Amino acid sequence: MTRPQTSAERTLAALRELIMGGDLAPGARLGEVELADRLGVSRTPVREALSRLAAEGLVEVVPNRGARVATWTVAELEGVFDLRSVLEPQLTAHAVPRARPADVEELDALARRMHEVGAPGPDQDLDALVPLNRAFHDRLVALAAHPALAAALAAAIHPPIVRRNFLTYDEASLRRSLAHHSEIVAALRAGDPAWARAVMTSHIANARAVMVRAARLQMTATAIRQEETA
Amino acid sequence: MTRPQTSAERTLAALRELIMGGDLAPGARLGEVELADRLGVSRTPVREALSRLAAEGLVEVVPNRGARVATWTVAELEGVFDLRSVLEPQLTAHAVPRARPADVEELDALARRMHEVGAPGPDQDLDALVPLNRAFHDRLVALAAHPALAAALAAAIHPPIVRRNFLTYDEASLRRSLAHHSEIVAALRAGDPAWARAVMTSHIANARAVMVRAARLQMTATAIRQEETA
DNA sequence: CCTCGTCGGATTGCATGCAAAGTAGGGGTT
DNA sequence: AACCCCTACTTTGCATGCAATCCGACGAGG
Repeated sequence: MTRPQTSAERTLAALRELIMGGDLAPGARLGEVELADRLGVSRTPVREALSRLAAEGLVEVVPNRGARVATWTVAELEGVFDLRSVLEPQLTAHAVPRARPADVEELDALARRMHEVGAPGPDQDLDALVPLNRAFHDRLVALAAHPALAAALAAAIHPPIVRRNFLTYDEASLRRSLAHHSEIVAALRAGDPAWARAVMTSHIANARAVMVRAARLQMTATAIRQEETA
Repeated sequence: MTRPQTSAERTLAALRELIMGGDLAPGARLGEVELADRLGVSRTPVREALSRLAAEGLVEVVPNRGARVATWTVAELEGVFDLRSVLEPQLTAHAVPRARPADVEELDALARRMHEVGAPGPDQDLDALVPLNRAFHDRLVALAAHPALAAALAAAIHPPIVRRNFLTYDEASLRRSLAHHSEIVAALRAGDPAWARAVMTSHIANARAVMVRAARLQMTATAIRQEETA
């Protein structure tokens, strides 16, 4: 992992983490001076980072009125999963013939680690699952070696809730999700693209069900809160 | 078409046009002061524009070494068309039930206009085809009303050659391309998503053949030029 | 003759200052 | 009492200045 050299890139990464991690809620105002102070840089790199995040769709900028964390509707979220259900299985199939034994072992290690920290019990640590999951999927993207597909996927996924957390998974869905990772490793080991593609399709469908449900709950919650304040 | 209010957005649009239009060749160096002088602004909006174009993949930035227009290999170009051949037909099918009669008429007008300026003869104007083609496809994207799909497509297509020009079309391919537009209009009018999807699939396949051939020629040309100078 | 180190010019990265757009609040008028 | 306008404050947008980095060239040493 190469650490970004420039202040602007560090700012970009920091902001992305703040948004993806949920420290900045959707719709939250992003004042330039406030962020600059918080991150210990001047407004210039902050502006650059905000601009790039806007290009990625993570924040929304209105001229002369500043930036806010992007919001999204349930319909948009479902659209994202429509796309993922096409692109990620395709990408996974692409990765199969390119995976070397060392790559498979690495993915296997990640999948096993996820089983450990995700297993119900006193040692369960759902927060630890997030980086492992990202590492797993990012590794697959890299293996596929298909820049255009990777770019399209990145553009589609950026709405942040998608990657955010596993706290919303019920136990059965979580168990399925973890099993899928292991099964993808098995398909890679067997060199069977169709198998890998099928598992990834299930994986996305499972995630879709969880996320859409969570989004619906969150939306009704905020709607109620707005009614109360009004 | 709303004109951008801020200097940075105008700069962004201007640079995009310079690159997409081919005035700045792939690999060309993009000095900040040079561009600032050329566009009559200071370096700040230029930096912001370059940063965003980098996020889009149109330019490549190396820290402390400046920006260049992005380059791409034939393999990457083929990857882009792989994606388009999945995404655009899907998007077109999506657009069918949402197209209102007025929308269909608008697309029909664009298709007819393309036939006029694209027909062989003294009035042929291939340059005029470019904006019409963009308008046609952008209209379809808007009709589909699928933000995630649009974002993914935009991310995938950005390698500029894809949209650049029709100068490389041989006569038969050009005739096919124009006919496809009309046939898409017909499918929309008939309300037949499967038909529209099929035509768009052919349309992309046709474009792919032309573009890959052109890219191969261009690559060998530059290779030869490099040999000569070496 | 080739390699390595150093110096000068050019360019980027970032901070800061100033002007313009926007927002909120109070006072006056109808 | 409701509405509008005007003023003061906040925030963004852009230009500019300075320090740090990088590239090329020249010269010394092997």
